[in-house]
Amino acid sequence: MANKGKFYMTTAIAYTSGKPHIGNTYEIVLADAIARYKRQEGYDVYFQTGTDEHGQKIELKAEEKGVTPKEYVDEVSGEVKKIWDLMNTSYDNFIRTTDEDHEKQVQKIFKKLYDKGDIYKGSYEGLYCTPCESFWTESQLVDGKCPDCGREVQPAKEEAYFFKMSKYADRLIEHINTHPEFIQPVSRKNEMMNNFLLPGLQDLCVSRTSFSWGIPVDFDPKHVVYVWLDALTNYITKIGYDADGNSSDLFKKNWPADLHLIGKDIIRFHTIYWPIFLMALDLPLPKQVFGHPWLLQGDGKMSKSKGNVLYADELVDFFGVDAVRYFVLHEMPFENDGVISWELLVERLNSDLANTLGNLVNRTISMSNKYFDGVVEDKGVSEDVDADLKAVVTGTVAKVEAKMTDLRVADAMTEIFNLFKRCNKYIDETTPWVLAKDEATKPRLATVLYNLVESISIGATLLHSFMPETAEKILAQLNAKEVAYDELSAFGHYVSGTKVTDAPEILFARLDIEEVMKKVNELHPPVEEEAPVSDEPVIDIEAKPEIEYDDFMKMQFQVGEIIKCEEVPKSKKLLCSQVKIGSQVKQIVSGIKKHYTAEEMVGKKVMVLVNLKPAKLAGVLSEGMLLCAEDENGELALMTPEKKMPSGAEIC
RNA sequence: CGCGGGGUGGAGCAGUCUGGAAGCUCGUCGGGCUCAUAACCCGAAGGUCAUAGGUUCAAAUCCUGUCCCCGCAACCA
Repeated sequence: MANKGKFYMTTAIAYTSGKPHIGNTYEIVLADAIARYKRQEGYDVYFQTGTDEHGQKIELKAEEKGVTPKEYVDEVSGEVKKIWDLMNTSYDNFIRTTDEDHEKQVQKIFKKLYDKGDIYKGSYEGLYCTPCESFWTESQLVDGKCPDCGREVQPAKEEAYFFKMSKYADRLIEHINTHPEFIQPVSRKNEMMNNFLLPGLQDLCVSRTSFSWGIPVDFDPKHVVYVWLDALTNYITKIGYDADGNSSDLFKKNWPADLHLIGKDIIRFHTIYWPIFLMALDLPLPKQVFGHPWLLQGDGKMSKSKGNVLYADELVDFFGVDAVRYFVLHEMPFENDGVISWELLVERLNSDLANTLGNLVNRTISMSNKYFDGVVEDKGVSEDVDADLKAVVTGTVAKVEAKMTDLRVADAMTEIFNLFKRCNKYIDETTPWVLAKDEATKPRLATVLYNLVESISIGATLLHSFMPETAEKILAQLNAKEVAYDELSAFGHYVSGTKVTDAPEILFARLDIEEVMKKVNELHPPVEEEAPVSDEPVIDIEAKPEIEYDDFMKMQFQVGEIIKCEEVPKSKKLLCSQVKIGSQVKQIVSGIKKHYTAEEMVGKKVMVLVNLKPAKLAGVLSEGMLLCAEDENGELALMTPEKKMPSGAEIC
């Protein structure tokens, strides 16, 4: 097979803030399908993925769990890798941004850009809350105070390093305009141009001092490198880029990348900041950045209580690796977000995998065994109907290739399944069971079965990139060899006289949706049920520091009666209530519109924190706070007295 | 008027850039077949392409207004 040259592709590295769900897993599977296909086509593919492990969010998560950040990311990164492996993905390199060589290069890169003058030391000005160690802008303040703790803030300056984005903006605009394939799908290109590039790029703050879980700037260690500068550079550091000029052969061979596959949410970082960093390093830009859409959970909101948060490992338990691969690859639209649910998965598995494909393989092998003891032989007795079958089968590779060139993976798979559907039709057209009844038509029957086996072999070969295990199983059952890619447009590779297996294995068993849902409900019992108290799920929240009795006594809680309530205009979450507390009426704004309508609020007796300093919310004055209980899904319930109590009664 | 994405037969989607007979898969109904995993094949029903206007010989597609849905952002006192 002709070597078509190198192909370096990457996924975004997964942020290690938690276990990846099926939506995150989709990206690696998509990348894997592309990587395998490119290899099959004859490219020398290098496929890199990994985990992004620095940043404040991770520092906080680790603290919550009571472990060090490193311990935390070790665990999550391991989980990510486990799922990637479970999905049978063929990456060549799994990188972690906590790898020592990466960290060292990031420091060198930072220094290099600093020496060059592209990174300069400046200061970040804002209002600082010392206890919270946070900067706030004027607009973030609540009533002139820290939105987190409510304490006074002071104007302060913090030194920080900045990157001169504007210096390279014109070059980038030029590049994007002269390389229409750079940002895919194209619709995203305009978004980037109009929103960020054309209005003018701000210099980017590329260091932080507010937390420490990051790569320290080696010549100024109280700063850590901004996570994106850290994360993006993985694409070069882990293939051996060296800022001092001693880059590895692997790097020299593979850079620039041919494809960065990323989610649509991080296109900005990959099509603006990343190219500019590369320009500053005098490196060529990646050839293409593809921002894929998202896979969303079915029935609207995902909710743990409904049991519809989907994780790859659980889906694999139910359906098997290739069925899950098939689903995420096939159901994913090119530009719009896709939907996944248990019901849709079962539907696809049954109709496409069990009925169309599995049953085709099964019936073909059964007939070969029944009529010819498994020996598949081309007796050369062809008829007119064969021509169309062969045309469809041998034409499929070109169609698949065209779709794959555009990264339309779902459409490529549809083409392959059209091949299998054509085979099923061919069986009806030729009615082998009729041919079997007469000795005189046996040679024709043999040819029909040969044509089927050959067609399925070609189909299975094409399927290999998308569903590797299934393709191998089919070929094994047929006792066929994978067809060389360049030969896929020809017919007749299967060695005449070969014997197929005498015990065909069911490739995909049909599943009953009722039974699947029953099992799902057992695994994730819906919590709405009136369960005995002991079985009810509980919630643990982060412990707050102990307070003094005096602290508690500072707060004035009273029973209030809502006498009037209306929606706050232009706000999605807020309701504005007039609450009668004793003889006075206070106006209180609450973010509970999703849970209560204005009408049902009226008349309720609720628990009110009365002496909270008034503040404006969406421009409306709020003079207190209605207290609610909140569950893990953000469901809210107002606190109401369990006996009748007069408005104004103190709660203590 | 915060930013962005979307509304196409019962379900999931394509088609929209570059106007020119409304398409795919699933489901439903009817028929055929029996090699096979109640599978396969054929046929049918089902859509005023969210809505109101406009441009045009011609609009799902271009323009304008309106209504809904989903992310994000802001303010979840």
